[in-house]
Amino acid sequence: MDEKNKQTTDSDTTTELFREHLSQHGMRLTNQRKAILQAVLRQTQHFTAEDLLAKAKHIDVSVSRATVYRSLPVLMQSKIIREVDVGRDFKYYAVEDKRKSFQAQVICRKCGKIMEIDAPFMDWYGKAVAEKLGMEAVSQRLQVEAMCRDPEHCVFARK
Amino acid sequence: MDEKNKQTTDSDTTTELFREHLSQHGMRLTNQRKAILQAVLRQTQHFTAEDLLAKAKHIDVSVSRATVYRSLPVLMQSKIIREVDVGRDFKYYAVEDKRKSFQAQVICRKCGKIMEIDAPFMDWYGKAVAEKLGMEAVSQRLQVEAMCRDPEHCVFARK
DNA sequence: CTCGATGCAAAATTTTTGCAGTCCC
DNA sequence: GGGACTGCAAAAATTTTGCATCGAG
Repeated sequence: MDEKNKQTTDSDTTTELFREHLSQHGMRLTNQRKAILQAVLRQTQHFTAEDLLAKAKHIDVSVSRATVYRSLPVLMQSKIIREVDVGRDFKYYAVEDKRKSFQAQVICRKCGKIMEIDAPFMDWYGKAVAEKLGMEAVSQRLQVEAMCRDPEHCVFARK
Repeated sequence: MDEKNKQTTDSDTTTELFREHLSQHGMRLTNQRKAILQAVLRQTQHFTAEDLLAKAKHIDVSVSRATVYRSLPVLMQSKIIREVDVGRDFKYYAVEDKRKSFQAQVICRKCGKIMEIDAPFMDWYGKAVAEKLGMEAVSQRLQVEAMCRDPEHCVFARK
């Protein structure tokens, strides 16, 4: 099986996941939702609602901003995307990847690029911190704001 | 020295810090800024811009929303407050406490209360994570969303 | 006096919502 | 065909900004 077919298979699995979630909740697979899902699957990195709107409109012009905003929670409930809070004024989203464990977010202060890196230890640590307060951890995130050592030669594309 | 006098001293130190920062940057210590600083010093827990506006207006009615918003960055630059991002739609702020090291934030999902707890280990860990990407950590935060074990008896006041 | 600071209200930004019409199952 | 879904535009919610005026140093 070559790369291309493997991609297609992953994509199909996600589509099935979405279809499943929708029907199990009495929701319908509309053309707009199809377009939005396709747009999500084409994302290679973090994206905003506005990014998604642009890509989805490219697939189906009839997709509106309101529908994108109404679809984001559905996509999250379907475990297809997750919200990534990076402390800015708007929200970022990322495609879920079940192969990965806890992800720490590193944000380059210069170019704004968001990177995620495995930090499996954090999963335990966050739980322990909550425990100390007699609470049960639900979710946790580690955000690191950082700079390339030599800002003049920041390797990441400017946002 | 009793508690009351100690408080006064802390407060004076902060006021001096603010005065210093202002004059060093050609900024003026206006009545509005005085009121806002006093309001900040009376905060016992995390607060929003709107909270601060309400408290400051209580001290000096002439304080406007715009001035509060314009003061927040100045207070941060003066290292009197810091921004606490808890993944909501608005920003929280907290009074800086130099005696404390790295603080992890634990947010009760039920009542919305924000707690902070020392997590000195994180300081090192975040730096290591950035290092792994060849970057230099500037700041970092650990956020844990949690729930009281028995949600029916959540001990924290509802927001 | 001078230039930084202020209040006000309008604007900007991101996200949500009411409504009348549309289309999936 | 009925109820879920949609686009649109208006509304919300939070923060920023332009401008005429005020006031600290």
